[in-house]
Amino acid sequence: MREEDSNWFSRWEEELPSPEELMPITQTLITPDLALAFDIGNPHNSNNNNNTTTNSPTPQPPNNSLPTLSQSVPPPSSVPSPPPSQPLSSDFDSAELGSGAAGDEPARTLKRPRLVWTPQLHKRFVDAVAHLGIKNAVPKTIMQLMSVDGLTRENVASHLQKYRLYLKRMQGLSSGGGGGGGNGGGGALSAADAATDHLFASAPVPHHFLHPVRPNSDHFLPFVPVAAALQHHHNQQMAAAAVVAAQQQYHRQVGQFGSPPGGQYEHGFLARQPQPVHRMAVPVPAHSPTYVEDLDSPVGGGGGGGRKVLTLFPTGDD
DNA sequence: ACTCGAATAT
DNA sequence: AATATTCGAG
Repeated sequence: MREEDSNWFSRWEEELPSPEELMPITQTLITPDLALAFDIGNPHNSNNNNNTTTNSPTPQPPNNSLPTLSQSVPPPSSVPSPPPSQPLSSDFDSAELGSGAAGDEPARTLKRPRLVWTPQLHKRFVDAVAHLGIKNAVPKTIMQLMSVDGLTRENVASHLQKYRLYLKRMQGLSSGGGGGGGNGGGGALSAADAATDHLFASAPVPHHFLHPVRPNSDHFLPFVPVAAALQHHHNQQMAAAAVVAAQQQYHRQVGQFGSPPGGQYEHGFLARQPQPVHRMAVPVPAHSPTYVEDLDSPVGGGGGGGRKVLTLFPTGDD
């Protein structure tokens, strides 16, 4: 099971475009309304920090105009960062933890809230992994390709770990069945999509993930017309600003989205700002063989049982 | 020194 | 259960 078959691509691997050039991943992240519905109004998040290498002073301005990763709402436990600007109505008494520090000044010991992997975010993740290929799909690279502001390598690593387990499990019992992805129809689905993997079920799993793609079969182009993805939208700022404006306009009270009784709420995401990342070419084998763009239908469907699935997210946003 | 990945912790 | 954090290995 060695991968010596990868000499052809190790070649163009170096000619690949830099990360900033590519990012064809079509994903808008969560819809603005949804994001805003949750919270986002909180220009005070201490986000981002994902540049690992000795990257220079990420031109990270004091920034407060971009809702990049809106971490949000203090979970029922702590989070000393009360959105001063927006009471957000829901004023559940934050039981003071007793951690005296919970004052108003976040000080430097701020812990960012747990990342919530929304289906949209996960999709982006899967896309990145798919485009990278399992071999090159390592946290750092995935993170870069995802271009999600505020996402850290650890975030991705953690998710990746779990994702791999999921794939493994699927391989185990998939034998023919839907193989993944979607379970679409097969009905063979069973415990596999138990509540445990609901997240994963929401995104298509590229075929080659499940079964080792044979290099000698078929034909795929060694070279990739990747050049297609060269767009520079410097207007993103304005876009972001627009979102902010929208936020101010809309004050939607959140009241029904899947916020698990357990605790945390979700943060909003936006495409990362002008990426300061100029370095390291991220090897991005264009998508290999067939790769379904996915049909995101609510999981479920399932087999006759009648497993009804509440779509807790806008099904047609993507 | 850095990143990955499994194990472990919350 | 879902994420985070720790820790050993390349």
